Amino acid sequence: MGIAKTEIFTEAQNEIALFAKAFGHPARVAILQHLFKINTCVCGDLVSEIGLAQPTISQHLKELKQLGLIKGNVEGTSVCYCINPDVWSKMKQIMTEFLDQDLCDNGSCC
Amino acid sequence: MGIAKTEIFTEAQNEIALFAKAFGHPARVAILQHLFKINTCVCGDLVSEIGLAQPTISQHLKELKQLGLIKGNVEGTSVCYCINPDVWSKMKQIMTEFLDQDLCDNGSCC
DNA sequence: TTGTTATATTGCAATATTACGATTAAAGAA
DNA sequence: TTCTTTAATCGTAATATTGCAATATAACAA
Repeated sequence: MGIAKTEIFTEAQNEIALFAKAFGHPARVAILQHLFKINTCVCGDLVSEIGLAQPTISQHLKELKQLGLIKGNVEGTSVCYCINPDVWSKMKQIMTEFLDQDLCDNGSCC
Repeated sequence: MGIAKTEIFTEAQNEIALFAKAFGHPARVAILQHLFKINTCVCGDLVSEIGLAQPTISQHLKELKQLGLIKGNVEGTSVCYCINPDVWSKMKQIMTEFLDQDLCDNGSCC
């Protein structure tokens, strides 16, 4: 198929998967890390910073923007991107809750 | 292409992406959550718990196992799966470090 | 042995993702 | 206006992912 059966899962499960998918490509990881480092936004030097073609970077930025993790600001002919702190912290909470699950640790077979 | 250019990214970036990809599908999220809940491992009732066909669940389990996030234990005709706490906490540390990045917050354009 | 049960593997169809060349669009400079 | 720069979009090729029916495998029961 290639298409996930999202109907059979909870909203929460689908949301975790959606955010996780955003980090599921090293280019998007690199973009986000760079945006955190160069906090005063950043324009298209992401293209030279990361070694991918301009349309490719643009596509990755679009995905991150659609999720709300980053914002884009037009400045003349260039566009400034930056982390959207509100969505980032909401996402962080959701992911952390998932990662922090505890094994009740009362013996097991493995 | 469909193939990520992993060579141009750091090991750390690729590792984050690999783990994130594991959570990038709601079925795998559901499997992991269930394994945490039913801590005393779990066999193939994952198939009935989650609403996907047996081969599909088996395939998702294989991916999680390859990453080391879960372990499988053969018990007669059935197989018991459970979280691998060591790999899980290593992964948690890596992901948390990524999620905990801070904006240096000295003004920006967005 | 034969049957049964539980899981893995194979093969394949449908769809998604990644990447980039070519092109377009929009802003500013000359 | 025309040229340049920057970024988005289009189109497309290569590959990956998801899902399942069919089949194989392995352990046990009868």
